[in-house]
Amino acid sequence: MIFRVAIPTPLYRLFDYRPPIYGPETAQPGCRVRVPFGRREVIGVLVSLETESEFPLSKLKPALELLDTTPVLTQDLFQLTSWAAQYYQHPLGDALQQALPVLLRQGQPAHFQHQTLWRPSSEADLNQLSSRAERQRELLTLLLEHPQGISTDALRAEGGNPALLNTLSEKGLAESFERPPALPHADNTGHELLREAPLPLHDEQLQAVEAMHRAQGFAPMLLEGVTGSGKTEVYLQAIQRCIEEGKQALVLVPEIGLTPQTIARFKARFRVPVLALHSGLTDRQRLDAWLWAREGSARILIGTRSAIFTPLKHPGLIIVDEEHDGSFKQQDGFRYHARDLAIFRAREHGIPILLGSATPSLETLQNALSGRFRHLRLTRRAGNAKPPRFELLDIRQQQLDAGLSAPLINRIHEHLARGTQVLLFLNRRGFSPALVCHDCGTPVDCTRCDARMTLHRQPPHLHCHHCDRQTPIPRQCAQCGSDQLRPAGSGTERVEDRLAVHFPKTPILRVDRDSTQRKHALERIMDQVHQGDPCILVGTQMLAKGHHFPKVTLVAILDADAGLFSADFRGMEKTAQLILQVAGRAGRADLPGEVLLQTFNADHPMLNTLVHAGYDAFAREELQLRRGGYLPPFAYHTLIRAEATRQGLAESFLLSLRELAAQQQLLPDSVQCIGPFPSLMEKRAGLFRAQLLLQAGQRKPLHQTVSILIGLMQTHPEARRVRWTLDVDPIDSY
DNA sequence: AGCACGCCGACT
DNA sequence: GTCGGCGTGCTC
Repeated sequence: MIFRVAIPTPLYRLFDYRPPIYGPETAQPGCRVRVPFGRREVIGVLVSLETESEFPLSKLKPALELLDTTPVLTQDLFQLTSWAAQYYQHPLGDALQQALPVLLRQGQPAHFQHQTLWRPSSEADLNQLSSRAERQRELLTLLLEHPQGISTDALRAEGGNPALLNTLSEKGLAESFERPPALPHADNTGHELLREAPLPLHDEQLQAVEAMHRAQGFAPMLLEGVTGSGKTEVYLQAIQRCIEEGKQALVLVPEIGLTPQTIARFKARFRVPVLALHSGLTDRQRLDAWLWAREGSARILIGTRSAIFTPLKHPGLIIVDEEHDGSFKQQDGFRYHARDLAIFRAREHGIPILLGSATPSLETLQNALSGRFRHLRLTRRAGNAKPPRFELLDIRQQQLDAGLSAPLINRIHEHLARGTQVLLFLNRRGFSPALVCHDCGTPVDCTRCDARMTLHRQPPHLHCHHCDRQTPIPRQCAQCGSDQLRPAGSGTERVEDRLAVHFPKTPILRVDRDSTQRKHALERIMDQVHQGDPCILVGTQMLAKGHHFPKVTLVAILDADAGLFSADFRGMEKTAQLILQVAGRAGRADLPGEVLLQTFNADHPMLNTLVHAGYDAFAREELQLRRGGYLPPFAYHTLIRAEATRQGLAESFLLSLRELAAQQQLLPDSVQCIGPFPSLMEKRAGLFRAQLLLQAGQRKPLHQTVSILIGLMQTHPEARRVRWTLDVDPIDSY
């Protein structure tokens, strides 16, 4: 018997071992093994049991220990991960590793950590204690209040002295016992599954919920619903049916979407255990959640990207909320897309999957339009809420004050005077995106990136947003020595400053990464907004997601042109999604909302389609352009990126790769090779970057070609000086 | 990726 | 004389 093991290493192969001395008969694929690897010991995952090896048998090392008697990667997760490793052309060992919770990667047993609790023994009686043993008496009294058991920490918190527990125990009055941790939010007080009644549905919601309930087996569906149309209620009622059938639901949300409000909404509806896999959990809490999901006791799991690897005993439904969100794609290492893995997983389990968005990705929309996905729509807002009115504010010929035009300032006055709130969106934090010499025009650049340093005033410093380098503000221009360095352009800090001048009596609340760094800062701002008094919110995309502002009646996008002429072919799609996401914050209650877009391109056709005809019309036009340009979703992309410490190295490496492949006739006609080109920002964090794009109409030849190129790169002598990475289905091309 | 081996420059 | 720079090679 030979163990074939996937090792967490960037190598595209598996390693064979002789079985460990102890317990090899229980070995199954998906179990972890501790093995010697080079001069160290690592945790690998058993992939298969073989009878022979291509490696000389005499040189095989024995595995040291089988860590699991049942697979930690159940068959479905093992399949999902190996498929993903193949699809994204990532080494299997590393992919499998990433599919496991941190503690399991480190070799910890896949068990709950039992906690020690104390309870009174059956003979416990206060009268058996001498009246002088006052501290013991207090402690026993506490224990008697917790007959089901209490931890030493909890005892201490209630004023007991845990040091005396042993004394009580010796007297036979108290005893300790071990218990697995209690599943949070487990409420067994009734047989009802629901804590609160479902909301009444409007007809479109009803159709969507019924479609979900009728679904048999694998059924991918796009739920396209404008902001405020009640997508979440559709999720909740789809989950309800899944829970009633005794199954589990997995809900994936974007990184910023996993707010306490979202979690609270699920917990408020269901009496079954709801677990949120958020970034605040400790490794131990994550493992516990993973175990509860695996044993089937956690019924609803809400998590971000990596939650797609959560084991489920009774999978019933997968929901991907805001499916267009870029945070579902991992941006380094194992570059998987959780939405696409979710679709694979749903097919594997034979269960429905619901992809929800107000602004679906063109990939998903095309799948819906072509009939591969069922297309469910919610076109109306729930209740009386009216859709906001859009207006393009032409700012050619206008004087701008820190990015604010006079008509906009007037409009802000009008809304504040009505006693409502205003939201200004600017996707640029800091005071000013550049500091420029007024005499010679030279900007202050980052020394490690091809980028301007951003000026911050709170506190005063320069900050590169690409590599995080921070420097004091120089007094003189490095080029000409002039002391006339001035901020050019405006970020949220500067807008906040100017607003304070224009609206001295109105609270200005800035929401960006800098203003919300301190703990609870965001909470405090949100509390103030929800008080409902007039105020002006200024912020970056932090404002666009997850939060609802019922009293905001004016949303202004200060720079609607940002991203309009992006070099990335997805720029327009991303801009549209962001604009609508921000716009969705306005007028949610019975107050009519207004969305103002400041632009130098008021005639821009796509911008007009978007704001006057809506996202669907925009998306159809954009899809036509993509079809004509032979771009995704009508073609498939794989990007090979390279970076090196010296300029030109990355590009010449990729060029030689391309030439080598061409020479050996390894590039079929069905695969186009575009580039190599230096990256849009060639230098970043001190590294010079370049990329080679491979494009094809079919996945298969593209995949095969990339596999071959990986082989070439691995043996390429120049690869010593160059770091290369692969991105299958990249979502941004810089 | 780690980790060790190995062969050349500035230090106690 | 050694410490340590990073080029090279290997991991069952």
